[in-house]
Amino acid sequence: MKKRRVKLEDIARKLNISIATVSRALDESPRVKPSTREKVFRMAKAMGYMPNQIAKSLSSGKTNLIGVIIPRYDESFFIEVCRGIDHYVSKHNYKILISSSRTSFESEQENLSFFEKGLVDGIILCPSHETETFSHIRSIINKGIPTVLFDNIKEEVSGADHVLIDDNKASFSAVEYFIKKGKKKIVFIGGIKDKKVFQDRYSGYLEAMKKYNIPIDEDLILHCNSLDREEEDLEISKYFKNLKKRPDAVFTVTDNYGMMSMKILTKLNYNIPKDVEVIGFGDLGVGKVFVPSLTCVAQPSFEMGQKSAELLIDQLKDESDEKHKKRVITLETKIVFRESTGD
Amino acid sequence: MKKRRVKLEDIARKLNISIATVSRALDESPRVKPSTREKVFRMAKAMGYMPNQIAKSLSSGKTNLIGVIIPRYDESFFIEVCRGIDHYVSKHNYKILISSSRTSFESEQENLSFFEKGLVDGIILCPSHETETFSHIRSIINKGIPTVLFDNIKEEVSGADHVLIDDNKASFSAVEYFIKKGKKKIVFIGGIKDKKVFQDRYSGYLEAMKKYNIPIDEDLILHCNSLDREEEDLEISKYFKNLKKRPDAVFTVTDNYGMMSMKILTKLNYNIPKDVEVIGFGDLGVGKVFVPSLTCVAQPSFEMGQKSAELLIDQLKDESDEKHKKRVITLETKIVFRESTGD
DNA sequence: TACAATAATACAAACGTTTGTATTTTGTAA
DNA sequence: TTACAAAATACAAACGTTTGTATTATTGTA
Repeated sequence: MKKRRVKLEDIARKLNISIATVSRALDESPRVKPSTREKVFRMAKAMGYMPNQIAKSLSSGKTNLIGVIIPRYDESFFIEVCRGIDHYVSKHNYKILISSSRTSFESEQENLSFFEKGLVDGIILCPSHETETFSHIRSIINKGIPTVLFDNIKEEVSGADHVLIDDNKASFSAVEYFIKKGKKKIVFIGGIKDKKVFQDRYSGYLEAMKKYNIPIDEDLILHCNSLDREEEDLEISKYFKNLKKRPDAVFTVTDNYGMMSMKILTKLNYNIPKDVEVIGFGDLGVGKVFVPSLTCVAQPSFEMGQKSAELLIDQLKDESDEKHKKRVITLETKIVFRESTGD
Repeated sequence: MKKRRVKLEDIARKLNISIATVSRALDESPRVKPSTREKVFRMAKAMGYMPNQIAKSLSSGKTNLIGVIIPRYDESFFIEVCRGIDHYVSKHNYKILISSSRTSFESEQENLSFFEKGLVDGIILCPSHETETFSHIRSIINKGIPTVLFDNIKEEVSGADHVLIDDNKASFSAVEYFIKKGKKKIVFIGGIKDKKVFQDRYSGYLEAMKKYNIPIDEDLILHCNSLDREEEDLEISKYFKNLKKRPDAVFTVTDNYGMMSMKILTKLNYNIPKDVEVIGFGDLGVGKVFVPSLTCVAQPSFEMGQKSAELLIDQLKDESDEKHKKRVITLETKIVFRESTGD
């Protein structure tokens, strides 16, 4: 079945004209006269011509592809970011090539090398939490490949744009909300410690407690170490079962932790929100349908993608060589109030 | 900053050898002697050489890219399928290029045309529910581009492999389960009628009812027409509120509908599973954490991706031209029992 | 009717590889 | 040494476009 593709040469031969004229005709260049253009279009259509993108790219040096590297597919946050990116770049005639680093540093490097082979015009990357050194990213940038980083950035990389949210501040405001409502025994459920975003959300908690002079009670703090949902479930469930004190509020660094917590708290005969209020982090659609629905810090994930894309397209357009040094964009979060805080 | 890439020619010149030798050396061809190979490798490394994938593709006629078209990003089913595809093809040195048709026929065509420009070696596609004619897909296949279709296939396309689940049977077995438990008033919550999978799930319901001689009660049937979560929520909620009869079981064609139903039923003072049992369809992780957790027909989404990928890679390897005509693979579903059916 | 000016088209190099064939170099045996 | 096979390397075409420059065809004007 392997049919040979129709190429410019085939059209040219049939019409007894040159390849260049065919190429220009299809491009609607004013250099070919209308009647030939017509002929060419008709013949191209009749023969089922489809331009060869690869040849075009080689010739033009542009692929119109943007490489996106996310730590994992199965986290809606990243999918939303990708949607945001896609939404923006498709308006500029770009497509995205999504790769997952499977939260592994090695795989992140591999993906980057793959992109470096000239397949993409630019790269948008969320560093995996394993990533501690950034020379692989710097190397890409030094080669002149436009790059934007988003989320979980432990270290600023010069030459790349950054898009983040202020996790610390977001977390602070959630805890502050509890405190202002008179809550004292505020549980903090954190995540693995080598993720920058989780560190920041933790420090936000600590700072809020400190500001209002509430002593930190280590018993009320749990850092989940699991990567797997089942394990998380168990870890949180065990924690609450063994907890001697009765908390009056729970702040968790993800929506999932929040829902897990509500689930186990309900089983332990807490009434939500009367006995204990819960705030999660993320807002990716699930917390909304949960019963009770989960109040949470809403991350502007789609917007994050859009903004990253915008910065990248900017770099792409801007042939004028590193005119812009590096931009760091911090997006605003907000709290979405639902039943778990009595709203 | 736009640095010129190092190319084979640069290495060749430095070492005073020919481009061909450099190329073969890097390929570890036995045609170059070890000592030159060494030199080339060292020089390539020193100069920071990265092969140009585009040039390679043009020369070899292979891009090692596989195009995937899904109706939407924000449905975990499709993301899981993509994960499955990625998992399989990455073992064969392929990467995937994911596009969303945004459930629009037109956009599906556009995406297909894009891939047709020679960027991908093969295509895996889930037709949008808007898609009624399949000539665009046939056209692709006629050009000799290996193609696999999965899910929501209204019409068999000759020359393409198909991967499906037996929605009818899956649905039948869920309803049968209710019937065997003595349920009589079984609500069916369906989806938009132009989606093949929803039609099949509906017919499965009808067939089960028929087989056990339970008369169909139109009042117990709702076909959701909404595309948007908020609207669905409203539609289902309104339906149950207005329902005069008290159902003893609810079967829904998606997990979301299942959870919506449980949510509103609980509000209407039904006890789940005592008064009414619920089974959803999908099993994509959310139903598990819901309270009560949702029993559902589990779709083997990851596996579906893997299988589709396997078939495609098969076609890709198989240069021997349409030896295999067309394969239709039907994957098994199973019911995962949880709290909403008292398990 | 011829000549310039301009319109239309053709030619050919370039993009960075791969790969078949030709050529040079090396090693070995007479 | 010389001759010859084998090993190593060089040459050049090909992949399908784009695009600057050269060439040819057409028009208008004197």
